[in-house]
Amino acid sequence: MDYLESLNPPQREAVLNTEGPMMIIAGAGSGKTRVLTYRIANLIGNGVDAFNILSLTFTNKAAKEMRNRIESVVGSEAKNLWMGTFHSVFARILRVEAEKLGYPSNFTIYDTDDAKSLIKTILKELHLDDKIYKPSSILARISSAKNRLIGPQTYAKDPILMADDAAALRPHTGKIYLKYAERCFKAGAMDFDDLLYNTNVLFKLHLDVLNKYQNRFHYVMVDEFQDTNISQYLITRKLSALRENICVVGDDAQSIYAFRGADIQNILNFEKDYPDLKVIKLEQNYRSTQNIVQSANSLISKNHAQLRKAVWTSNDSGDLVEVIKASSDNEEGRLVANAIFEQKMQDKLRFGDFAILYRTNSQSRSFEESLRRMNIKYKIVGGLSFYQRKEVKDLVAYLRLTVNHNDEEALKRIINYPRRGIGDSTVANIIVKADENNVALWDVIVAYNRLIGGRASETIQAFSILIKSFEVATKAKDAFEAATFIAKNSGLLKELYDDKTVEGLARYENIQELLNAIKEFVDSPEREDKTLGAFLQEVSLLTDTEKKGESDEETVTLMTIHSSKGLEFKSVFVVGLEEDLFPSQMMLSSRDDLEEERRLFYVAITRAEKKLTLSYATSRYRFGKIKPCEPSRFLDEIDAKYLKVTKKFVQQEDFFPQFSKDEPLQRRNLIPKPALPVVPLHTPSSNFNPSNLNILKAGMKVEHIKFGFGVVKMVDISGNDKKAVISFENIGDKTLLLGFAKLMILEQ
DNA sequence: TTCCTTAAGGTTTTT
DNA sequence: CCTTAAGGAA
Repeated sequence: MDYLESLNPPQREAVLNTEGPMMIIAGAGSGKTRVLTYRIANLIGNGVDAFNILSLTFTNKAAKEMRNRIESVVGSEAKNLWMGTFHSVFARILRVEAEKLGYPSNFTIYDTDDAKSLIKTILKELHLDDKIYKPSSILARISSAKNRLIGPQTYAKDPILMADDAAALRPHTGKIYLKYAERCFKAGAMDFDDLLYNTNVLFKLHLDVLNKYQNRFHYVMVDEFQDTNISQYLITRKLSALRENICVVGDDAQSIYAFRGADIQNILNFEKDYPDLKVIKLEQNYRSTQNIVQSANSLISKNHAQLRKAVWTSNDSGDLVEVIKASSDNEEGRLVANAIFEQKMQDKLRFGDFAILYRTNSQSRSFEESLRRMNIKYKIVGGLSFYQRKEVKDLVAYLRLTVNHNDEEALKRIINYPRRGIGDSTVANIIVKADENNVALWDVIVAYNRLIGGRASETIQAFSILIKSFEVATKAKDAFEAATFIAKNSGLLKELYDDKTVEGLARYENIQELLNAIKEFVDSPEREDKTLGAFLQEVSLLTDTEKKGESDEETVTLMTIHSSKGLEFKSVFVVGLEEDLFPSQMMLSSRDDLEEERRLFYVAITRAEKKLTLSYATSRYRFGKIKPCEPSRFLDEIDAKYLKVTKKFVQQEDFFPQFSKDEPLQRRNLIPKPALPVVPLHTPSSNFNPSNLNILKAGMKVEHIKFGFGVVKMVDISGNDKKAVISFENIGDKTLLLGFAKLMILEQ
């Protein structure tokens, strides 16, 4: 086993010590992924069946990467490993065992929007004010209860929880939780937390089932252990109880998901629960320069609660950490884009070596603008995902309702879309009736004529026949055929096709893209279950971060610090280091929260290999108004001897030419648009003379004064502003407002 | 019931 | 600035 040669002593020990409980405390950049990979490869090499190994990761992407790396060591046997996030692995198990808990095996998974919408509906029924009972707060409260395995009945009886709610002036929270749980159950739906909660219930009530999985998983591994909650911890503990071959890997300094219920106590409990626990510390950092490691250490030492650990490196000291001060968020964008360009030239890097990390998704705008102006390609990871777009959710709702008629949220979403004359009051009637009779919404719909009757009867009946026909028609079809059938026959495709606006066109294309994704799902060879139900199961747990697989050696990455976890880049920019932004104003109220923000900054810093740059602005747009900003306290917490504050030449606001405002920013996660070229784009022909654009039609060849030659793809005269999409030879598609565009028609 | 206009309120982070 | 909710008219 020559790979063992490449490991240092503690790493090697972590790989070779396969039996019994073990905890690996892995500092940032300490080769944790390598250790995990080799550990699994080593197990398989020693004759352990890959089917008997369960490895739980934080993201599906991490699982996929690790599987690939293991495969390169041990071959295709790696395909048999059980690997994935807690949510996806246990959703898979629950799907098999659901009926033991009274759920259908084709249960729906509610995402956060579904959950909030259900809470809103319940609030209306209970006549509670959604200003006081804010759905997001209620959901957070329910979520945190579930993550501590407190069910609705227990919750409603718990004096401390009730007192908390009373103090928060939300005394009916328990009642909402109860109703919420009932409704999910009736709808055959589980939210994210239910996947873990119900797994615990399953293992508690059905010892034979627990036993089955205990005997399947001889070795259990948990990555990012510091980010697990109690519910997850109990699952792993129970699963591994027979052999106690449990190995957890984590770093308390990188715990940044407390808001999601992650409990650092798990690390301490672990030591208590396993007295003969083996603890290994990986402290040598192989990723970053001295200066980067030391600044990170100086920062994290300001935190009180931490395990003793000394991360060190034998790498070069490298450059000092640069600090850029900008006068506005826009200037911050320009300075960072310029710095990226300069560094690339000086250090012979590729754009793919750079990452811009920010606290909140909304900060991406100014960087996008500057990068595009400098013709630098970029991609945004995370943000609003493809699957959160309205039109995509609409089609998915049809699919969900076809698979599970009781899915209340899917039903509410599309019962009147496209318009079929079923208004709000009809839907409200249905909900009330369902509640009175304690049945699912669908049951009322089927019996609508008998239960309610009246004018809407016919349309309701037509709707129920439509959905039933989908069910019948898709029975023998794979997911792609089924989805295509439903998209066509629901009227959804036509609705979007008829919408000839630019936005409508984009929505239509998104539906096509979703269908393509389903086709890909069906066509993938190792997929056994190609049904619609299987696709839906997967899609609801898929995040966009994991979908992007393009090799982008020349593409700068933009993302939140949270999504950067586990990644590394040669040069990292951590931006927006301002009070109230980072640390976020929401996190200033308690010491624990502030410490979590500090750990978040620690994570950001330790993503950098060679070069780290921090930036802040002294003013920033917020809610459309310019607000002054103070530099972040975190800047003072890094030992000043590692910092270099640069005085940059301040550019004028309009140094770069303005481009048409209606070019939408790429804020979502599709294919990054090609960057706009820098002026001069095009020298107009000598006879250039703007034409009257009233006669502009698709197919015409035109010349634009700035953008050059192109062909008209479509003309949109539906709105007040007449627009046209023109495909230019040099810069690709652009949408232009005809009221302003200087265009000359060359050929009809 | 639908569609349009206006008002208000909202930015953490993610499975 | 943005999106969503609410209210009013056809």
